[in-house]
Amino acid sequence: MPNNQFKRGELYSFMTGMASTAIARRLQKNFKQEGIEITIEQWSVLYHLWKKDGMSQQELCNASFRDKPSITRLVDNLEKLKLVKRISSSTDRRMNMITLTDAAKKLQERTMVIASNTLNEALEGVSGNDIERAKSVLQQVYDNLK
Amino acid sequence: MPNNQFKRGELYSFMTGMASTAIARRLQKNFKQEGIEITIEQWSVLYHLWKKDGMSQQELCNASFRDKPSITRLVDNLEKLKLVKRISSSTDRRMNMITLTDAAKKLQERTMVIASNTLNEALEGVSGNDIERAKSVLQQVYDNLK
DNA sequence: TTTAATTAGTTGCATAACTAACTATATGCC
DNA sequence: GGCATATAGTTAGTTATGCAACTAATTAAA
Repeated sequence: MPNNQFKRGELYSFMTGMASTAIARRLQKNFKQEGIEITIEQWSVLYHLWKKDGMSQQELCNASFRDKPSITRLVDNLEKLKLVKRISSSTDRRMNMITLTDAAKKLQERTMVIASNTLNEALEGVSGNDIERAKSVLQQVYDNLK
Repeated sequence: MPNNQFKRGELYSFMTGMASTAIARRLQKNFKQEGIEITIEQWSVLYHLWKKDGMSQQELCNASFRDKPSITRLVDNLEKLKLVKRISSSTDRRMNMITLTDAAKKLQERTMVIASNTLNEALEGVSGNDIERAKSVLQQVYDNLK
């Protein structure tokens, strides 16, 4: 039944997009409510830097699944906000090490709490088992296409 | 274990975004390879019109989970491409009925085949049962946040 | 060693998103 | 009828994405 097969997949792709859009919008809204004036895209870059400060832009591309121009401009804007600094590498002058400022470090705790609460809102009523299975499906989709 | 709870959710939100981005990119790439020069966002609007021609812009907002300005510009661009026309309603002059042109109707068959193939690529190796369960999780997330 | 190929990052252009403010039409209420 | 309110759609400004073309620095090869 190829037609029915498609209908399942079709709905799946729309649902994936709508769920991720819904999560993003809610997270942005919750940031704003707490007086945090950064975009979720900027936050996602900071998120990777909190895990490993001083990543190169290329490393940020890989970690955040974005292309180089996107990272260039996100880093531009984060620099304007005085949340990161570009420090050019001494061993390879093509590379920038992106480093967090103190202001950015102070954001970590507050924003992680907001993100945690937002995800609890999103996953309300979903069992841990179902979350795990959904995650592995999403991972498989990503692996199939990346 | 609230920390562990968060880690699951955290990964989940990233995976949702990455999977939906990956699907979108692949679909766009496959369109281009077949010589179809529309964006996936434009395609998604056409998709709803193929199901019900003559929707108002507000109806398109609801169906495609976008806000009004987004639909205004998508319809602008689709009109430039001569794929839709705005026809103002005779009963309510605030409303536009968005109607498909013949060129748009011709795109339906080809693009649906490409979309179907793309989703088969995306869901390769995922069982029908897992797709259903993942879909219901995504639906729940959407319902929780919309 | 000097030329070719690769890698890191930037810039330009088009499209799309969100927010807020706006116009125009329609509806409800007194 | 006339005023307040709600609804449909548009416009403006900022941010972000994708793609292609570009510069500068590094590495590999002839």
